Amino acid sequence: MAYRETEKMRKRKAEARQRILTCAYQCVAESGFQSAKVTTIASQAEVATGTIYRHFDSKEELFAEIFRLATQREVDKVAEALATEGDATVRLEAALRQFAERALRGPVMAWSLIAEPVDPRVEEERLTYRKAYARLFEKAISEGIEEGCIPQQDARQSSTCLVGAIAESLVGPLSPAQADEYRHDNNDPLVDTIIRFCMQGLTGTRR
Amino acid sequence: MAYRETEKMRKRKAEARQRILTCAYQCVAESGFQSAKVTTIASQAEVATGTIYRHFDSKEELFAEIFRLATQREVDKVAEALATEGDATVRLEAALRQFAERALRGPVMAWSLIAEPVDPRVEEERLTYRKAYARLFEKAISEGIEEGCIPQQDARQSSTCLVGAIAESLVGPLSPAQADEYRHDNNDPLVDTIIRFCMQGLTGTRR
DNA sequence: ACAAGAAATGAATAGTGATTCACTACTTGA
DNA sequence: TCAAGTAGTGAATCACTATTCATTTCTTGT
Repeated sequence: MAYRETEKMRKRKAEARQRILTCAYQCVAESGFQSAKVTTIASQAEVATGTIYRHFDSKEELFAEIFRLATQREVDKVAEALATEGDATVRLEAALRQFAERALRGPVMAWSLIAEPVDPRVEEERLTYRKAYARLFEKAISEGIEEGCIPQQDARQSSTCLVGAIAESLVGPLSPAQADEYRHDNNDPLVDTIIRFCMQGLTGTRR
Repeated sequence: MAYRETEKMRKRKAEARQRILTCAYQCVAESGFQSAKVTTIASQAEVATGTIYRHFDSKEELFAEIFRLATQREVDKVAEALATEGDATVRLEAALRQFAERALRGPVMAWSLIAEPVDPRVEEERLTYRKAYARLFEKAISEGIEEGCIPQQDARQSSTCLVGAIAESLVGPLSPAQADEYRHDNNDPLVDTIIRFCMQGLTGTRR
């Protein structure tokens, strides 16, 4: 016998894969999926184009994975905000704020995740991603209903409305066309306005 | 001198242009922008491919125009609903219902207008389209604030939230993946739930 | 050092469809 | 009927990149 896949090689391969992912991630974070080319990513990662295909079935798969990674970070942050102290309304409010402020702080990636036109395979991930948010919110809303601080309602449907309202409100400020006009500072009334609408939608109570 | 553009020719050209638009519209209404090819549209309109380019600068321009047409119809309907009797909240509710129910009735086109991945030139129109809705809602909200039936708020921002909440809520049911699972009937509770969320968001009052 | 295989390479290819353009067929007014 | 000009044609071209694959380089155990 001769060549056996050894620990050393496994590790080296894993590193290459990781390097590709990282470079691809950077490319997307800098200018979106549209302008991230396989050849560019390859050269940045210092591998040949073909090598990309030893690690990923296709460009779309690679992109889908980046999308998943980027998404997971965001979703985790929101989940974190939802896990703090306070009643459901307080936690939901914190989560909405986290979502919006992170997006405004990393606008290119946020725009890619929320609104950039992407291939179907990646669009699929986007639906998953939005659903992930919706599920988080849904859970919190259900808890709020049990706690009694949120009135009876279809939690799933309301969570979808939350995601929609917040995403839509961000699309304008995030869109590349507006990137230069809009400068976000941390006390932006935009975020408060969105949150108020959302919380009123949930509770039916003036804030 | 010799050939002069005469009334007859102007008319014939206008007809050809119109025929191209109509066929393109149909193609999109049947299966979305993605699968509408220039050659297909040409053959359906019974002109040569090249002829398309005597009437439109590019495929994207053609699509943008279709988008505008389709959009205008929808926006007009919403404007109509906003122009009826009643106080601002009643009219807004009617408008939201109109929006949602029309979308559910023509799901392919609605999905194309709301969520299908499209080229940047067309995406641009989509922003305009969403903004058109937002402006209509904004006006009604401002009126409501004056009338006193809607509390003081940033009307523009709230209108954006309305558009987002409703669009997001429709994306699921409209998406081609779900087309077969989801059958809309006119008394769908989905629509009522969305509307309740939206109206509460606006008024801060339980419905 | 060697043989057996795996990984890496990147120039060449392929698939897709929008767009072009040399040409033909009309239209027009004289 | 003619000359000047426009509209219409559609096969051929172009542009763009993702993807392939024959070849080279590296790894491993004996």
